[in-house]
Amino acid sequence: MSGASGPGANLTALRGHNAALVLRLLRDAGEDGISRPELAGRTGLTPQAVSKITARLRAEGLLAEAGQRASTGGKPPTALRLVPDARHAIGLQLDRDEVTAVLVDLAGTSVAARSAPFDFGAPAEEALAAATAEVRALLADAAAGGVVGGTAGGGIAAGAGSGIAAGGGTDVAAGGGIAAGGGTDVAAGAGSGLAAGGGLLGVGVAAPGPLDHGSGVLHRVTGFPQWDGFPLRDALAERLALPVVLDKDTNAAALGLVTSGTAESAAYLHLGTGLGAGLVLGGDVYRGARTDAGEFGHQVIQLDGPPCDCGNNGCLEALCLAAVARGDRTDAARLLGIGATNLVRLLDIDRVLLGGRMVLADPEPYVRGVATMIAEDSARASRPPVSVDVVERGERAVVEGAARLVLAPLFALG
Amino acid sequence: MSGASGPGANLTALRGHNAALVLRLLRDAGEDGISRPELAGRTGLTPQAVSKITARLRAEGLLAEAGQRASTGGKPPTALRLVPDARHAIGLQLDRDEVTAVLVDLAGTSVAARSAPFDFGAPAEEALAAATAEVRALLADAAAGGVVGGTAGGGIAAGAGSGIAAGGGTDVAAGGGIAAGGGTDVAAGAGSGLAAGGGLLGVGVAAPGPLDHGSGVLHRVTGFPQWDGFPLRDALAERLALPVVLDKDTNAAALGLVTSGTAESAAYLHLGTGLGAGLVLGGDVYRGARTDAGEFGHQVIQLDGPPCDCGNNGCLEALCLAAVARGDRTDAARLLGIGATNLVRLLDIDRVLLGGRMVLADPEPYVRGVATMIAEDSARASRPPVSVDVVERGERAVVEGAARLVLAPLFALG
DNA sequence: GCACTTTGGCAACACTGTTGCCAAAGTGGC
DNA sequence: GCCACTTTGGCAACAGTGTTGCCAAAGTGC
Repeated sequence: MSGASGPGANLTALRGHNAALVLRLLRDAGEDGISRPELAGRTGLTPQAVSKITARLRAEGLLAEAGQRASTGGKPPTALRLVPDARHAIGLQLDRDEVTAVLVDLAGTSVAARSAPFDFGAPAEEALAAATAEVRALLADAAAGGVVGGTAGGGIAAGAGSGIAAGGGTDVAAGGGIAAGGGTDVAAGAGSGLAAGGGLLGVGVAAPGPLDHGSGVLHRVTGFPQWDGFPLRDALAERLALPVVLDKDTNAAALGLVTSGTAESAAYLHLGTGLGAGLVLGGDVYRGARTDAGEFGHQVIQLDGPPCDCGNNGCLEALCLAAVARGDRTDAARLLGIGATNLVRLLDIDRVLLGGRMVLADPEPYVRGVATMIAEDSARASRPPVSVDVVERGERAVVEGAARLVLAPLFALG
Repeated sequence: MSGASGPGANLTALRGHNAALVLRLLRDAGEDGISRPELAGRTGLTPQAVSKITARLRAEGLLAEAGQRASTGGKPPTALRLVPDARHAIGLQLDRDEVTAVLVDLAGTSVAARSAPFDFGAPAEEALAAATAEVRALLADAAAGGVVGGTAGGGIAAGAGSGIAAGGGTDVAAGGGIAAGGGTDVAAGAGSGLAAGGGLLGVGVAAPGPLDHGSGVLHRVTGFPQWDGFPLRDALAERLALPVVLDKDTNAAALGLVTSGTAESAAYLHLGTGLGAGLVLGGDVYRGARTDAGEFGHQVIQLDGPPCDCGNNGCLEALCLAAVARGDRTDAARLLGIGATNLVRLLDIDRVLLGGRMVLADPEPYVRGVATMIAEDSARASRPPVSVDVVERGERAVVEGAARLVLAPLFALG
């Protein structure tokens, strides 16, 4: 993205950065909250700076007091906690045969969800209309249920959003996005009850790759040539009048890992119709130069193996799916384990999570098989153990991760 | 490192960051220099901010004017250029049978070099003494040659350094390191002609892995158990009274790529006694959670392949070294190409560079073989081409990269 | 010769986190 | 019960950042 040598930082960026840091700690602290001195200790900022920052955040409604903690020999500290309802984000997952939409709050908790049959092979405009309708229906559900905002509000935040969707890159100034929808007065005027009341930040879209996260354009999804070059992000942003962020489904799920675990580096392995990976490296989702990283399935693990659709021989994906097809889950797990071990050794990965339909249908053999293989290898190399689990929230991992694409900038993640 | 959720940024950090950005652009501009307006455009800072920053850098002697550019319809801009001699850094490479030391300037250019036989298998204290002696001899050479500073100076910057070696992590405040040795007056007093005159920043040490970059401790290097747990960084820092940074040889070479190329992501593949990789991801060296990433050679590429020392079967390293041993460079290149293709697909790598004794002895077949395999794969997946080359400066890539371990923080890299 | 553009510096400014100071509110020893 | 001590958290003054407004210098182009 940044064609130059990275962005220069100004005072606004500095404020955004520190505010995001504080917000992240508040989110991680959950219901119990966290005290100002502890925030200061964890961020390295002075207590006074933390006071200033939390005061600003409280003025924007993102923060609230959460009672007093026990004293440790002096004035008892006041716990502060995130107000999850202060903002919301939408996650939208476009799968081959299903569209799913969720509404999540600032803490990442799902407060409303819908799904419907979907034809990814339909003409683009048609599919787009179906996706848009799903989002509108979700918002209508939420408004009716009183989850978001007070007024029922006609339509979807018409007039808000304006098209901030241009973000997506590594724009530092975007850190100020916290103020989006915030401020002192209701900016959008009438008709935008949802955006104003519940602070609707935008829509995160997860789709099968390959695609370009930076520009929001789909590439040639295997078997669906009509999407090649389609500017899905901008098309959705225009129709919904909301900021939209597009990413691969695997990356969306990986983003969920950044939030939940404290792992420095993790890999989400998705075994569905294909085999892909979402990588978390150094605490952030790694997308690669052309946002095309994660082609985990097409690593060659058997030189003289059977041919794969991709043109190579002995790809992990081909071998693994073949094992699944013949019902040999043990062998599929073994193969997946070999690929995972390669990954762990190459990237010094802390944590591996498995997902995707094939795995979720019967997780146990996969988790056990992969865990065993990695553990044996780690023991031989006297490396610390690596945890292997099914991805949390299973089927929802991708769509909720998609919503976090929108939330991530608030916490200086992404 | 940062056990918390990342460091909070203060004004000092902000200044350091922007100064580093400007310095990086100046270094990349080389002899020709770069004008203030262009710096402003590239960094996103205002012209006035750039003026302030460049004024500070010039006061520290890091910058100089480099004549006037042609006017584009107004006052002709003044070109600014880095003053390479303003600071120097030492690179030290500890190989199995040789120790090499270089002195490089700010631009990364080597101004002095030495090498000597070395026994990595000797007792630690003995080897340490040999390495220390090599550094001292290098500095004596440089002083005699008048390369660094004016005075000949007895010994090595005694009294300077003090032990700032504690850095190494992701400490933001360390960005202010530019001032180290700088300032207005000669801080160290007598006897430290080198550190004062030539601004000796420290020593970057490259050693065979595995090791811990963060703590500067060696792990169990295959075949050399006496080094396991040895705090090499601190031991050298104490003996030399200079800041020391320790890293794997592959990472040191990879750091050189960050500097020279403009590649967002690159991989340095080192085929020597073993097969390892140094990874540049997102414009920075990627080391992994325990700074142990880059085990490229032990990816399994043939399920039923021959056993490897590591305990697995069909490791790339075992296959590749076997091919080399039987003189079949074509097959070795093909195998290396398969591993490289796996890497490119997984991490969306821009650029691949080959190095290490085996490759450097006869680079052509390796470069051609690897390039062909990656190109074929990229074409099939309609991905942009990936450049494959021998690493620049060949034998010197590692040791000069080691020196850049010290320089990197000045340019907000590392 | 004049209008215009670009460069680059000076001064005032808005805003950041920091330091110094102090009131509030607990704990623990006496 | 009293008092010394510690910790919290806010107010005010401060140092330092990049930014804005303004202007002189030095070119180009008509």
